[in-house]
Amino acid sequence: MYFCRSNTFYMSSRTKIKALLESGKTDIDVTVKGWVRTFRNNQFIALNDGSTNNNLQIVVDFENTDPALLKRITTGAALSVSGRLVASLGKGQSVDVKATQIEILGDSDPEKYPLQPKKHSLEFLREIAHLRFRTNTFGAIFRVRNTLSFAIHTFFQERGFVYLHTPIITASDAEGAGETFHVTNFDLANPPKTETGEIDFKQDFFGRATNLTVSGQLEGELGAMALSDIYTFGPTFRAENSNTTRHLAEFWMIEPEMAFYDLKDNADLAEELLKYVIRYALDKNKDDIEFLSQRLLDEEKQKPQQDRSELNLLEKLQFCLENDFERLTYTEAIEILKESTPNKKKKFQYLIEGWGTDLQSEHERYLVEKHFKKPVILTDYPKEIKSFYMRQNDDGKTVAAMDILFPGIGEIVGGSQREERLDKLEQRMDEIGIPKDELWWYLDTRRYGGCPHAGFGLGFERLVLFVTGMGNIRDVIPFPRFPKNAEF
RNA sequence: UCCUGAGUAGCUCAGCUGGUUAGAGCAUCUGACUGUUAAUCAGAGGGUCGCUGGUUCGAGCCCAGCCUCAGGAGCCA
Repeated sequence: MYFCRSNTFYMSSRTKIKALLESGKTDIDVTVKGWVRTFRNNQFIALNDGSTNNNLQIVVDFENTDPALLKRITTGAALSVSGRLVASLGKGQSVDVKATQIEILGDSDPEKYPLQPKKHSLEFLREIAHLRFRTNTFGAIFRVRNTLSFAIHTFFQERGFVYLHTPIITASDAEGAGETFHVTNFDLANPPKTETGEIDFKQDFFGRATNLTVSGQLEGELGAMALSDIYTFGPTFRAENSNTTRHLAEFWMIEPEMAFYDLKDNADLAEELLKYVIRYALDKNKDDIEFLSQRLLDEEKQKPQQDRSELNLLEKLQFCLENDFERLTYTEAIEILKESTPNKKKKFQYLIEGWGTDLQSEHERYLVEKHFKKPVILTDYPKEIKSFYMRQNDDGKTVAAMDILFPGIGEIVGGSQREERLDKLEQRMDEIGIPKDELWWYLDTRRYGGCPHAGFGLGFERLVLFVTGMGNIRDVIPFPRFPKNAEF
């Protein structure tokens, strides 16, 4: 029976609100459990159990209910309610539950409970991240995040990719530049020293200095050199003092790595992946995304007309699915930017003067939001501004890199075809000063059966930002880690 | 880390050129009402004005330092 699912054996026939609302049934007896959003008129409980953004209205026969019990039905309290599901007499909902029995599972002191049945600022909710799941907005965000996460696995699994767990603790720093968090079990007040007064990491747990991973890519490549196609999906740590709406100290990243792929195959896969997971979320979480779309519209009503988006969130996601991402090289992008109005009128803070420097946020935003008005895949960057492992092009100046830029977010994907030629790779490492002896295992894959291969990193929270339309990355991860904040 | 702005009741915010007892809406509590939709109506309680120091007869307001937050920049996913 639909309402007595397999969990009946440990949970007395409780029905999730989502299943109940979707069933379309009435005149049946149900038991629901959830948390009170509001209690109106001593009579109407808006109950939410997180299965959907929609509340279930419980109608209380207050004249025949113990006043002491009524007083305990407060915002935030956990309830178990049994009663009859009937067509609603009110306008805001199709069905009500006429309660026959109400049990308070957990009280919530109304004098102290911080959430009120009204709009709260995102800044305030960030300070009570342990309770913000109980709001419509964050309920929707984390259901969408869940769906996107599952969609990523589904996409790769359907294509025969192997989910590879690369280490969280590493001794290498793949990018060479990222600030890392140290991992040690030394007594920090009194670490062992060498004769010359340096900290003696030989005595540390791993017998060497270690840190939290900044990327699983290098290990991912090792897997791809045997399993053909792998992906990682795990947490990543960067100790940079970044205080922005798109950086976290702890974030989740998807890093596929494919043997026998070139740069174009790589870009094709990334575009296909992004469209797949966005479509998946639109399909599975339509209610939540519609809610978030409306939330965004309400927020934008505060703004002047010119600052409002041309498309609402749903239209933006749909647009992204229906159009090919614009592909062009760094060199072509520089030409466009050089001839652009803001550059000629000296509106850019950093004017485009020549070839070779990295693009600034304002330039990326111009290309994506003003010039092309759709996602952009930029390829073939100057080798000087990219990492040592990217494959060198025949022109001697550029590497087979690609960045995917999204409106409002900037770089959502960064990847490349990898340098599989041992001599070229070693030469580049020497030029940049990457220690070859420490990466002997990485270089071994080029010594023994090296082959063309490629991969990329997709910032998971940036993806969630895009799909939910949120503006701050700290609002799309349950418990954000950023400078001066590791509460919860 | 840099630039800009902010920090006043549980929340959102007002507070004039420095001047008596720091205000409003919502929330909470009490009462009324009882098919409500952020219910409504009446009343009540609620403040270390971010912290430390300074200027002044007098500081929420001026000055200095610090802390935190937001937006932008850099680093990048």
